[in-house]
Amino acid sequence: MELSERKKKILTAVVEEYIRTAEPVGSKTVAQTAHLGCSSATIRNELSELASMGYLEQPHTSAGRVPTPLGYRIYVNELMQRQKLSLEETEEINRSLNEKLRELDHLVSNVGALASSLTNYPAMAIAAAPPATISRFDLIYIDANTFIIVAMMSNNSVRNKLVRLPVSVGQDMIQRLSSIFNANFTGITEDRITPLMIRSAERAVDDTMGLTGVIASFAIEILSDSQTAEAAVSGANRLLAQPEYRDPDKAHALMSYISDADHLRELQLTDCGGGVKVLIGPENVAEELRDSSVVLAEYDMGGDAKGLIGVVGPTRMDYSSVAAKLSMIAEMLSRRLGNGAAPPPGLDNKLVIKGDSNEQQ
Amino acid sequence: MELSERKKKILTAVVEEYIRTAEPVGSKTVAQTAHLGCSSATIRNELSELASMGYLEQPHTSAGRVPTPLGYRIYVNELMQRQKLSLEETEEINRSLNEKLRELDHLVSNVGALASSLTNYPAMAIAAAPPATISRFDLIYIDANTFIIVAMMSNNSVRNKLVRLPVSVGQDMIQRLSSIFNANFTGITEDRITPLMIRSAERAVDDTMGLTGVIASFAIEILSDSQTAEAAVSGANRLLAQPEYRDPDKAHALMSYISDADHLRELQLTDCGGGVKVLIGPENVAEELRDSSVVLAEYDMGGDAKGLIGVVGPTRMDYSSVAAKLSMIAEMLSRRLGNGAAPPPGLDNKLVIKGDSNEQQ
DNA sequence: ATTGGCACTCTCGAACTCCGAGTGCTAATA
DNA sequence: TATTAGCACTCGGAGTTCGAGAGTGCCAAT
Repeated sequence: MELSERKKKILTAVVEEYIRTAEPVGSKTVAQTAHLGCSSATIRNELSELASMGYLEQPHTSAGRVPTPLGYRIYVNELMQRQKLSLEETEEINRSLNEKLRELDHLVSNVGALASSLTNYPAMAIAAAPPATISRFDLIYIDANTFIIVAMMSNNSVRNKLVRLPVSVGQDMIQRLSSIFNANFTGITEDRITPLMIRSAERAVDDTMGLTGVIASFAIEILSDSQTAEAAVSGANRLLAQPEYRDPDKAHALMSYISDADHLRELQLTDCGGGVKVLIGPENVAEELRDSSVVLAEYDMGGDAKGLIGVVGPTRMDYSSVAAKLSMIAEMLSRRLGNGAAPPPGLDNKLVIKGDSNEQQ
Repeated sequence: MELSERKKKILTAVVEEYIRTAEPVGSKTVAQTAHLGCSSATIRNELSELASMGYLEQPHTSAGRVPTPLGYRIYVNELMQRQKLSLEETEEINRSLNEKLRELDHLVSNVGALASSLTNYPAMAIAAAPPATISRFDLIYIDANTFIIVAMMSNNSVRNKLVRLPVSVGQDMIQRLSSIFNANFTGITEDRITPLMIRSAERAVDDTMGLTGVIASFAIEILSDSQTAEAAVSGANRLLAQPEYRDPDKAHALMSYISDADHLRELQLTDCGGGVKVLIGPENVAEELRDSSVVLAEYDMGGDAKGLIGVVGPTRMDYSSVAAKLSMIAEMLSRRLGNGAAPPPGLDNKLVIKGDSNEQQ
């Protein structure tokens, strides 16, 4: 059923006023804010109809109206205007991302922090890469007791490990280890590395010191690491600024839920179809999110890797602004990280740099 | 002034009962729990004296007594017995650390998460290393358009970066770059790398493509990274489980404060003298912590690097148990990471492994 | 020095009242 | 037929009162 033009305006006014004030909206207020040439009595009739259609409800008989999840849904789908960010906001996102992108190992939490500070809601960020394999091993000989393993992965990440030995090892052994690993352990997934395989590699290089085992366990470690998606929450404290979470128990429940990385990973299953996805209240599958809303945006991390940023808040969320901001972040990130993209603007040298460093001890 | 034996017992009983229940403790309760052979009237007299000495106070005239910060201080310094962890708890810490230590790049947040889940309070972890220098560069030639920079640092961490070029570069150039960086950029701090220096290196290797700049900026990046201490909070949500933070404003204020990494770094200035430090209420310098308590423990990360784990909670904190747990975590961590320590027990191969891997893209 | 007894104080929750915002309905109006 | 003014009605929230209960402080007795 289609809503009359006036009903649309009234619904929009109610939703936006409620988002702004968190107070039930009365007919009088609507008559004033939405400038329709009619009195509050007329508005009352319309409100009452909108309520019986299921878009609005009353907390109690003599209070103003509050949007239902369905009401928000209509608002998000049809009524709200796609907000355009101001030039300053765009600039700020741009600038932040330029900074954050320097340290790609903390990308996930940094992007989350950005989204959170921009929207003033708790934000989560998830980065999931398809299972990668090791495409190349290099062993760097440091001295008789030390070498570094450097593994390049199929997704162009590089990982390393410093190995210190209680026994001496020759450069030739390092050489041999390097070639046997490159020959046998590249291009395979974790479950294909068997003890048997390690044994035979050990024999092949005549390794009596367990070096093969060390390198193999490093390989297993990074392969299994690459499978678990990184997930982080930022700005959980901002939840407490929202009046709907003044009840500590509610706040606690939601916070605990989103603080668990496993729960965040479940959100990954959500398909955003490239754009921004809004999940309102009961539309969420997770019980704990049932009276909150989630806005998600997907970004392209290059390769087949996808990242997800999202924001949680009360159903009375500023969908328009949040969606605009998340979508902008996602878009800019995709442009910088994505496949065959133009080189990120603002980098001050002529080289396209993919990849970043990271630390270990 | 010295407290009588009986006063000590009474104070202990009040503190412990209050920690347990979060309710003001009355004379009758004390008479029952602390088994001194005397009546509640006697206890009342003693309580009243303890109050006038400043160790206890009454929320209002006809309520039980609550410890003052001073009261907690006496308790922590003199009265509480150093709690010994059960075998299970020790085992659990041991096991967790063994797991977490695999991925040293997330060490900080992992240790924090462990401390938080063990104590049920929000925990923070900070790792500060003294400024490190790069002790060695290796450039791994992948193909004409790609190479990897591997930098080994003076603190035995290793960092890497994949560089992808729009132009071709020869293996000989990589070779030359490698030696000039090893010759000129090792053993120095960030501020010693000047544009001039980069220029002259550039000329020396006849680099027209800006490769020198790329490597130099990588060097600058990791050097400056090594200076900023990593800091993270875990389990902030647990704060909401404490009755003293049922007021959302209080909870919000404290959470926001501890969520800011800069604030955490200030805590680093605290000297723990190797042991566990307890800061009770107003003993905290930061305004925001003035009615909360902080327990800190320092651990040795090898080299001159120090780490700090801490826990925040109400002044009514279970100091005894928290201190025991933190101290155990710190001790175990030091043993594993610290200088000249025995090899970590429980690692199932014969090699001492220092260092770990990490990822980058 | 310790104790039982007792009057006193103060908080907390329940019950009650009142006020005002906002509704729904009806009758009048364009 | 759609809109409007008017009005009675409803209900939640703030403020108030009140009693119960916990705990104290003090005193007189031991």
